Amino acid sequence: MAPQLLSTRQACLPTPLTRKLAQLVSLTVEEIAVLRDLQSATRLVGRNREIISEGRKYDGLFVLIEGVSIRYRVLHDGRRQILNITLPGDFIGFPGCFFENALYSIAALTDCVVSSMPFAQLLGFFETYPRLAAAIFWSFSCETAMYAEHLIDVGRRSALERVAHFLLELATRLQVIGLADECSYQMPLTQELIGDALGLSVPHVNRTLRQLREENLVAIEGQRVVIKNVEALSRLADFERSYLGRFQLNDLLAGT
Amino acid sequence: MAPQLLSTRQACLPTPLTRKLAQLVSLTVEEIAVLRDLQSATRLVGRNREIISEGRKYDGLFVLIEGVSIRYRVLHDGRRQILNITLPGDFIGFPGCFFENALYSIAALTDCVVSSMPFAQLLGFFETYPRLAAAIFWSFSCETAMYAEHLIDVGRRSALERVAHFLLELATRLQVIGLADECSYQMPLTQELIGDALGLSVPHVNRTLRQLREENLVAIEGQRVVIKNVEALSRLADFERSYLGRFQLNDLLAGT
DNA sequence: CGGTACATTGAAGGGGCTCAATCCACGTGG
DNA sequence: CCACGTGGATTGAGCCCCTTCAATGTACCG
Repeated sequence: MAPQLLSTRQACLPTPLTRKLAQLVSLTVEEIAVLRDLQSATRLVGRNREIISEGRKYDGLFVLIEGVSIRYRVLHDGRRQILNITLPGDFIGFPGCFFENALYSIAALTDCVVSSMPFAQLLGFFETYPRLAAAIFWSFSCETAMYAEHLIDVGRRSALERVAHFLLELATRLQVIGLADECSYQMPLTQELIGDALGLSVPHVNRTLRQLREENLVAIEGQRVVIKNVEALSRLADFERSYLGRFQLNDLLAGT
Repeated sequence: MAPQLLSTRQACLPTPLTRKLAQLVSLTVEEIAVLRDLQSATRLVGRNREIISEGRKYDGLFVLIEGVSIRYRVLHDGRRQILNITLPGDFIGFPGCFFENALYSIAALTDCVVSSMPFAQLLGFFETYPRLAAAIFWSFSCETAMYAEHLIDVGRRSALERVAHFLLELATRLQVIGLADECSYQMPLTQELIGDALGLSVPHVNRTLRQLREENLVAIEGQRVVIKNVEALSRLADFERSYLGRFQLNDLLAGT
């Protein structure tokens, strides 16, 4: 699945996290070094293993360096809702880990490389590297905004709009970290996972994708998704990418 | 609507926000004073007026002192999704206000008293009052967790489970700020608003409420909701209140 | 070559929607 | 004091989107 997401990266290259944060605040050499150190102690998590288990206690966050994971909850009768898809450069553990017992589980969809970040270190950042801290804080805000968008998805959008919105959001997020080109990418999820993320059944995800294909909005060749008409698709989905970028604290921190 | 939510409060009494945060970290006299100052510059917002308008730019957050407001988005064709219900003591503006243009609108459902809190002040807190800052940060985490819970609601729960979960969450939140007793409270929303929050139509909200009444799980007399069987209702809704409390950073900050 | 994981398609049913009417409480002005 | 308007709750009928269940196809892998 999505083999190029797993391609080996040199430790000296900018990590996805650095890329993301550097778009917000122009990082100093020192800050970049701090970020690199932060991500040096990595751990491998095999495909389908849990990175965080609901109900357990954690003393830190993780940063996903490589791979794809999902945050989810399963109800008592087995229904599952995927809350978010975690891509390289994303934090793993917000907000559930701040609670006494983790609220949600996070599982690796592919083999993953993660680095951990103790809470104490995070708190220390607010004093020593306020600009980094703010950027991290932005990252959390962004994640919350995605939840809100997903809420609109499942609450008020039809299956067609939902899937369209999902494909566009994923495209944008993958582009930010350099894992997608202008209008195509490898889909890291199966149709079952897409269904669990969007509150749809597998057959209906399938039919909906077909409809998008028939209307010539997207093309799907194997795992590869090609968005053939970004304009029309965005209109259909009511997609407005601003919730994935454009932080304003940037200005405030300029003088720090 | 919910007249007692609007009852006049003396400035010297603990505000809802103080109450909420004090449950997390035992606040010092100084910190309480800071919180009080923070909320001293208040503004009145009339019923049905917008507190925050989507697309506009803001340089601060607000704290809701009194009243009820909703965060929402309306799609191009008029469908509306309510993302969250803001109760006294809640912050208004996270996460949308951190973006260059506010992502969502926030409207006062009742006459509201709000106080504003410039970003600069918020950032300053991380240096001067780290424990307060952490408590505020917790508040954001809690809000994100609520989004996640709502996502599970609309994604994977039936209408009956959804409404049950909604009633329980509201009860718990109102209890925290002293606006609900053990098992009853004034419902601040109309059925139309409940529908827009849960992704249901008005008639179906009505039918669902009736069903809950017929099954003797809740009683509704006018605006007053009485939860007659918390146990059974919680089981039905898969409700687990831990996402509304129990922050663990508390320990970390004990020595600060 | 059989097994597993996933995609695809069909048929039938139901949960929730739309549309529409009615009811009720309340406030307001003649 | 009553007629009327308004906002909200309630109820019914018909329908459609999406689900469930089930079968089939297909690629890959040990």
